[in-house]
Amino acid sequence: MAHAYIEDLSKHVGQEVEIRGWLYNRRESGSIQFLIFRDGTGLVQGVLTKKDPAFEKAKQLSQESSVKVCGTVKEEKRAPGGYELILKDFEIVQRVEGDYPISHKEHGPDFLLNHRHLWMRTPRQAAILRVRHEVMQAMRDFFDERGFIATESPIFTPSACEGTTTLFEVNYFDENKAYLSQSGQLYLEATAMALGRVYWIGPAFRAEKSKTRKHLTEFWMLEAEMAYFEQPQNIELQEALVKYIVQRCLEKRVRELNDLGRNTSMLEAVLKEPFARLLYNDAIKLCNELCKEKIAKGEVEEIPWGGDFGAPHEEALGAHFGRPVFIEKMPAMMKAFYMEPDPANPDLVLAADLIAPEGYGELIGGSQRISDIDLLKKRLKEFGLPEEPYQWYIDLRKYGGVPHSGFGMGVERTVSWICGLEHLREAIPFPRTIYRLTP
RNA sequence: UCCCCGAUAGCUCAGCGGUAGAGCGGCCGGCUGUUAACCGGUAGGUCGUAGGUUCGAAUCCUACUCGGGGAGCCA
Repeated sequence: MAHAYIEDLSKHVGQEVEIRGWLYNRRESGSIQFLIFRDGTGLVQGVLTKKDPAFEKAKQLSQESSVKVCGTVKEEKRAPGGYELILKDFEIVQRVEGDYPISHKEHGPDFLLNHRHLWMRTPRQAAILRVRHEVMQAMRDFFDERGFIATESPIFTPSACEGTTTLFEVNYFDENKAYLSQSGQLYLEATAMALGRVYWIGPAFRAEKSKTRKHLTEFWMLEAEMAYFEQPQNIELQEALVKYIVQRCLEKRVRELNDLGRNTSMLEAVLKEPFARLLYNDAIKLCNELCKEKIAKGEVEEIPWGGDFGAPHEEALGAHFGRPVFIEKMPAMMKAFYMEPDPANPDLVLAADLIAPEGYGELIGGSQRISDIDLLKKRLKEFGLPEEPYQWYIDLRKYGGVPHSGFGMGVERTVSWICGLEHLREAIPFPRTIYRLTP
């Protein structure tokens, strides 16, 4: 008998197939039973009536028992998904004894996170992880189609990339300390000088005691770095990338997005017109104007020049534009040491953040990097950073330095935004937050 | 690190000073098209921990622990 995956059942109408999976739910009504199976690709309803030989045996099937089932695929409007299996026989691979922790009723976040290894089996969580796969795959395809080289940067690093945020420290033999990378950017700059245009998707670690729905201590980041790219090209590439990812998810994961209850018109709107662009100076004015009433009530803080955007400001910007917004040319002192100053105003840097609509926060942070060796050394000094550990990074400007640009994009934030999630912790298989290291 | 909220059955919660409750899940039984099916029965609890107030505390007070939401920082 031919094995089939549930997502392909529409191609097997009238045929007898084998499904290998788990029992999601069972309902019984005297002389008819409905068994819902899942196999990782979707859900399908199986039907058994009293006259079927397997009818009695099916009563042993408990939630999440693993089974191989045989049946004929039938188009059926009354069945969820539109197809059902007229069951012939099944083999119990392993029967679940007693109760299964995750019921079909509501659960609290703590309970669900403690059972993340089982929670992922629920249709909603599985759908999110399928969208995550699509987002990652779209990222790779986007760069591969454009001739970028996929590369890697190290996880163990000798010190901070940017020197500001908190790092996780680990023992590295004998007396040495190593730190988990919070960004691969500096290494990607070196790689870009070897390979031209490079990207990687890897983990990043931040030991910040952030306690919000927009933060994880371990998250995945897409980073790209391009030799001979100046900031306008950099931004153009970012916009094309975001549109590519959204387009792909709309094409290939509509079923998942619908199951998640995502309003896809919000995503379709993203594709229609160019992203909004604002200079930092204008952006703070606009934010303060948009949040005027709340600032007056003391609910939201006014952004001073040189201040960063808070969550309420980002939300207000998203609501105002209804599509992603680039905020360009921030004051140099609020950004990292390696950013290229704006030739028109050296107090500003050629950087841009991409703010997602619907309050999902900063999706991308990018900039043109300093290519002049003397300026880089000067900046290190201004930021109070020692030259010695950055010697190899300075070398990139000594041996054939060129203008170059790049950016970093948060994978979980992107997945969260596309899926319309409440919390980042649903966008990664095993979330790590300040108070959670298990399972 | 700061502010707010919570902890009662396996799960979600009600009870808020006087004998510990419901729904779901488990188990047993009933029901021919169910959609988190439904109906009946049944088992299941040191009321987060420690102290205090009181004749009496799940309930009021204090501390601690754990968790949730938000701020800051950032992706």
